[in-house]
Parts: sequence; structure tokens; C-alpha cells
Amino acid sequence: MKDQAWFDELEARIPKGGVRTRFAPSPTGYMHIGNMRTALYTWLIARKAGGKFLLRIEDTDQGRLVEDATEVIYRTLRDAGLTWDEGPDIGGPVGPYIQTERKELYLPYAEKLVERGCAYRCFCEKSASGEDSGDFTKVEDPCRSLTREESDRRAAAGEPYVIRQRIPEEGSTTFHDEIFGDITAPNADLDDQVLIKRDGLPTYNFANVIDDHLMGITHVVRGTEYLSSAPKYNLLYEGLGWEVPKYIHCSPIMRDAQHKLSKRHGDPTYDDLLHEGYLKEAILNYVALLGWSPAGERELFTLGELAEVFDLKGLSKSPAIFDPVKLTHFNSEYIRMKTPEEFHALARPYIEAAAPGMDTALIASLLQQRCEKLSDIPGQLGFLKSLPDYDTELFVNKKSKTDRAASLEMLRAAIPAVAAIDPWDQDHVHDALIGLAEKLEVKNAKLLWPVRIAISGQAVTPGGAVEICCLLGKEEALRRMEKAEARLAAEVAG
RNA sequence: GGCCCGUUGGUCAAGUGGUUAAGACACCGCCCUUUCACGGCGGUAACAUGGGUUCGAGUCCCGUACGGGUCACCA
Repeated sequence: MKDQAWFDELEARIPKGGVRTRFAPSPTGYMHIGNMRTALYTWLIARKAGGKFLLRIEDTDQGRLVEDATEVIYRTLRDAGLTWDEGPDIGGPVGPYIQTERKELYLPYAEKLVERGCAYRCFCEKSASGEDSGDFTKVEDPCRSLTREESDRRAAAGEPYVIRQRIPEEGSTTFHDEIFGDITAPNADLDDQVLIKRDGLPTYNFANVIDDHLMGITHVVRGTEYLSSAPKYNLLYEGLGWEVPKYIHCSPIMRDAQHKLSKRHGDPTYDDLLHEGYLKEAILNYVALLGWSPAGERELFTLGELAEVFDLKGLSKSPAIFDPVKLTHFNSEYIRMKTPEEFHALARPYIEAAAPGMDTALIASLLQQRCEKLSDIPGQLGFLKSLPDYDTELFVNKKSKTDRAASLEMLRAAIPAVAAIDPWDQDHVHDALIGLAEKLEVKNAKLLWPVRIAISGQAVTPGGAVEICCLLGKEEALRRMEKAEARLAAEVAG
């Protein structure tokens, strides 16, 4: 049993006044989207209030340790811009910030609870499966009614035990959540959860209460999977004589109506999305809106703007389905908002891979308005390297008033005109083609559609006929046009 | 199964007793246009269900259905 001075010293370290929030991930080696959103909301609450955001690593499950997993957490949070004010790497007034390094802190509080009659030692054996042997309900647990003397004697004799919370047999407990309001549970439905495991480490539920208090946390953000154990927390706070923080339980992000997003089922993690060509700003912005809605009609926010407008009132009680299509829309918005230089820098690796040796800045400028995610780029640019096999049906387009025969006619006129262009630059190519259309007295589209199809072999291209001619170079453009002319001539004749 | 929670268009969602039930994505149409895209305009499409309460209910109450969570010495 620790003396009062020990407890007093810990209490004295707790910063008073101001909002303090914490992100407390378990180091599993990756960050899934739901976690990312929790981290974001937690961060936003702290930033909006001008408070502190802390990082705490919850690694009390010795069976699930993953190498370098904390590094992944640091890197991901940092990359996303969710900076923390206190944490394992930078320290702070209420450290350590890794639960296993705090392990000697929990038992004294559990013993205090035992002393106060709010908890008791349970000596029951685990079953072979590792689960509770108890077929009995809490009131029937033989250890629950052990006298203090008996309990102390057996513990002193070295008999292994766990410490369980003693939930009152009668009455009910009301818990308040910022989103769900008051939730009342009959005490008879609450079980005597384990606080300290046989290995001496605290369970998640207990460690949370202790750590959140000792770290001065004012707002706890977590998933609704903890909602039903929440009333038990109040009893713990009550037993310890502590103030209960504000709780914010967020509904899960779903893959579909009945499945939570999960890495195990192949759903993307934050890193996966980045690799798929989504911009972090887009991911964060989209994820912020899954389960939360701002006051106005605006949807696009930077992190800093979110920190200003974030409000708990906008949080939703029901689960939200993750929609990659809408994320893609956000992504294209963010791509368009980039300066040409920024986009060029982002797109460059993708462009170089797909179109080696070409003018990446020019291609980037053509792509920026037409690209929804960076990983689309190789597909959009594939035709530059080599003309794909394409169906001459592409030459048929009613809006441009073209069909195979008309396209053949246009290409026959265009080939000598293109061959005559000198010097070979965008302005001259443009003038030559537009001039030709005028001379032929046809709409631009009627001439340019077949030219664009002939040189790209694609219905959708980054840029029009003029730009693509320039990218390919005169020789290659003419070669492709001649090839198309030959194909069309054969088909039209046949 | 017990307990807890949820349910507005295909999706995200606004809405806190009286609205023609917002907005966004997606989809469709039109316009613009050197294709596509971008942009502009317009359109299709929703209060799970049955009872109450009320002059009046998406909004309040009860039931039902459906969905989720939880019932670990995991977090």
C-alpha cells in the first residue's frame, strides 16, 4: 500500500485549467481510417479550445505487440499535421506516456479501491481456454464476499489473483455522453470487470480511467464500442473521488450497412489511401465529414479552418458509410486548388513513369483539371508511349458530327497540313489546324475529333488534339494519323 | 438471448412541433466548349413501420421491424 504522499505527488503534477485531450492508440502497426478520424476530432477539440493534445501509447496487451508500431503512429500523425504537445517522444509534465512504463501506477489505485470496498481480489482460476471460469454472476462469485482478512491472507500467501470492480447489486448508474446524452444502466446488468489482470497489468478500462485522470484529460473521444462499459467508469471515478471528464463516443465508419471498415477485410488504411493517390488534405477533410457536419453549407476546409469551426454539436449518432466516390471528389477539388507548381511536384513521379523523357510541367498543366487522383495518371498517359489498340468506332461521335467516312476525309486533309507546320510549336499547330477547319468550312470539332482519336486512340485524353500533337512530336503524330487513315480507308471501302 | 445505441434520397447529411423536407457526392439532361474534364443551369430521388399525444409530428411518447455495439484477465 502506497502512502498518501505518493498519491499527492501524482495529483500535484496534473495541469489544471484548459482543455486537454488525448489520442491513445494501441500500437498495431497501421492507422485505420476510424482511428485517424478519432485522432482528428481529438486534435480539433484541443486546438479549437487552445488546449493541449497528447499522445499516449496503450500497449498493455502483451500478446499483441508489434515491432515499430509506435513509429508508424508518429509518422502518420506528423504527416497528417496532427501535432501533439505531449507524448512519449517529447515528454511532458504527466509522463511517462507509454502505458507499460506506467505499470506501477495502477495497482496502488486498485488497492485503494479495494480498501474502500469498491473492488475486491478474485482468486478464481482461469479455465483452460483462458477465459473466466465464472459460470456464476457477480453476486455469486465466492471471492466477492471474502472478508478483508481472508483476502489479505491469501494474497500475502502468494496466491495469484485479479482485482475486480465491485458493482453495487442494486440501483442504476447514469452516464453522460456529449453526443448520446444520458445513458442509464441498471447496476444488475453491469459486471464486476477486471481492473488488474493476473499479470499485474491493468485492463484497458482501468488504465484509461487512471491515466486520463492523472494526465488531466478533459475530453475523451473514442468509439461507441466503449459506450456500454462507460457507466462502470462513473462508478470508478466516484470510488476514487475524481471528476468525470466529458465523453464523446463516435459511431463507427462503415464499409457498408453492416460492416465496420476494417483492415482485415481489405479496407484501406490511411497509408493505403495515400498510396492510391489521394492527397492527405482530401482524406482528412473527407473523414472529418463522416459523422460530423459543420454549421454552414461549406464542405471544404483546411485543418486550420476545421479547428476553427469544429463543434461537438455537429457530431452524428449513427454510423456513416465510407464512400470512395465522394473521397475522390474531394481529392479532385484539392488537386485543382493546388498551384501549377505544387501539382507538378506531386504528379511528376507518376508522369515520369508513364511518359519518360517528356515535358512533365506541360503534361502536369494539362492533367491538373482532369485528374481525380494521382494514380489515374499512368492510365491517362499510357497512349503517349505507344498507341493503344483502339476501335475505329471512336471516330463516330454525333456531337462533333463525325463518322468513319468524315474522319477519313478530315485526316486526309489534315496530314499534309500538319506535315507543313514549321516551326513545330503549340501556336503553329493550333493555327494550322484551326486554319484548316476554316478553309474546309467545318466546325473545329469535326476536324479535331478525328485527329485527336487518331493520335491518341483514346476517347478521353489530357488535352485536345493540339496539345497532344505537340507532346508526340511531328513525326509520331503524322505516323499515327497515317495509320488511322489507312485503317479507315480500308473500312470505308469495305 | 439480456442490456445499450441507432434508422431522412444510392451515399454523406441539414433539420430540434408549422419548411415547397436544405446542401454535397453519384446519376441524368441542357448550355459552354478544340474531345474529355472544368464551369454554368436544371432534373430524378428520402423522413423504416404501426399506434398514440397535438389544431398540427421527420421532429415528442409507446410498440414493431431492421441494423450496429456489448456481454474477455483485448483494446
